[in-house]
Amino acid sequence: MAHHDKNLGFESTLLSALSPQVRNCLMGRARYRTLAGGETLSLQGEPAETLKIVVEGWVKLYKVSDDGHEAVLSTLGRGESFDEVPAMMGGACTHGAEAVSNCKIMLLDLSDICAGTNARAELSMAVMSAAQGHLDRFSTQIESLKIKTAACRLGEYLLGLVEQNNGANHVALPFGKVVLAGLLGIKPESLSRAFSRLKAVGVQSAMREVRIEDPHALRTWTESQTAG
Amino acid sequence: MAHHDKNLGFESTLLSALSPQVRNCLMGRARYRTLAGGETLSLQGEPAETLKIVVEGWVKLYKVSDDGHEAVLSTLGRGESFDEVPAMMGGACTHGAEAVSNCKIMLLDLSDICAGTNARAELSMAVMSAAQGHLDRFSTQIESLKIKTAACRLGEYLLGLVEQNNGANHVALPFGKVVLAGLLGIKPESLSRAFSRLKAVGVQSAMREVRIEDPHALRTWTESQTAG
DNA sequence: CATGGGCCTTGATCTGGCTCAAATCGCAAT
DNA sequence: ATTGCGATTTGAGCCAGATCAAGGCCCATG
Repeated sequence: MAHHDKNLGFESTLLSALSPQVRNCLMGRARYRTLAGGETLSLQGEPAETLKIVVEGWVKLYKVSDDGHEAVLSTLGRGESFDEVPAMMGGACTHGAEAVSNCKIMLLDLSDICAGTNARAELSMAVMSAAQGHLDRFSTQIESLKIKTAACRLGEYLLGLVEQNNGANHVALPFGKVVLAGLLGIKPESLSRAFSRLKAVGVQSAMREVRIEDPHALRTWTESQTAG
Repeated sequence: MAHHDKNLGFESTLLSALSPQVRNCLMGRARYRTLAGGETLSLQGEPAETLKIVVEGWVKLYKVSDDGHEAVLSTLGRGESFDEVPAMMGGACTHGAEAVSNCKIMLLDLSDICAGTNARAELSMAVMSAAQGHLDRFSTQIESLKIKTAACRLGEYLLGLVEQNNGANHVALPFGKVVLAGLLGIKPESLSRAFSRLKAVGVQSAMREVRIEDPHALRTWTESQTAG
């Protein structure tokens, strides 16, 4: 497909962990899916079948409790993958996945691996390190939820965006505030209030544009905060 | 080295996923460590070197934030393993591990695998499914933290214990309430209050003994609760 | 152009869980 | 028995975040 995908091989942690042979082989057989914001990619419990990589746009992973409340586990952007382990071993999706913006997803079928001698071993390693990456993110999130304040989590999230933008002090939220609130584990109203609390530390937000006057000061502030 | 360990092969999800050859080979070379409650097993950031399996007692996995606050990620009992991925691929522990009761730990060095043709592939699969297990637990915990009340999380934890005890309505907490509070993401004082709230649903606790009058009623109650 | 429905913000109020503080209990050592 | 310490409970007051409700903004649709 488009030349987007060539670069994706380097922008995706998972793909770039593979040898060119195996990578090209997998990408050659890839299928693609285009979704509009709000569309569902997969549901919790259904067979995973393929490994997914975000080519464009943003996807949220979520769980829904019996009483219908939704918790966002993670949001994934270009180059990030999910369902690695079930795609490798056969198994069910352990969470739902939904597009939160228009997006394009690469679907990789891992069941028929290329013929290379140890393609399978190579792929296992890549899948394991992807899984480890998810574990790290999740455990960091559990830590945040247990010992940090909502405004503090928001600050850390914004600092993450700044870092992705090579330190630019002006970033755009990649998706709406309803989704962001879910990611931070709070209600949209509380997110508004968290933003206004951050004004005091030099954070201005207008629509989806956020300006961080002094990222270093914000970092100092988040680290000095503790609740719980 | 007692005959405890023979059974462990079946009680550990990870070991029982292996063929007898590979399992015996690994267990044959195993080292063991005995710890008293409160002793540290490993620290966040240090090289993992071995895969660990709890043979006896309880271990908590935790993270410490910059300002010194601790968040318990998980507690592991007999047969449960951790550090699988870093032990397989070489890498650092992503969390600290501490004994919360006297315990015995099996240490498996995965770097020198037995000679079998595809021992390595077999082991990869076992490690991946263990990692997936951790991912499931973590994502369920994130869900709970985001949308459930402390008393509700406690109820679910107790129901888990009941299940482990084949439905017995009288269970013993495997470790102290300070650790349990950390696991649930609350302070010990709040844990006390959560217990008193559950009295209304037929939960009595004296010391480390807990009696659940009607597990089914408790389940119904936890499912009817929602906060957040 | 008017209408309506998301999305976002703001205000008022309520409540779960934290903080600070004190009292109790159990256990180990003197 | 006595002392002392850690673990647990209980009380009083506080604060973050939820809830309920209203209002403004943007944009698609008729």
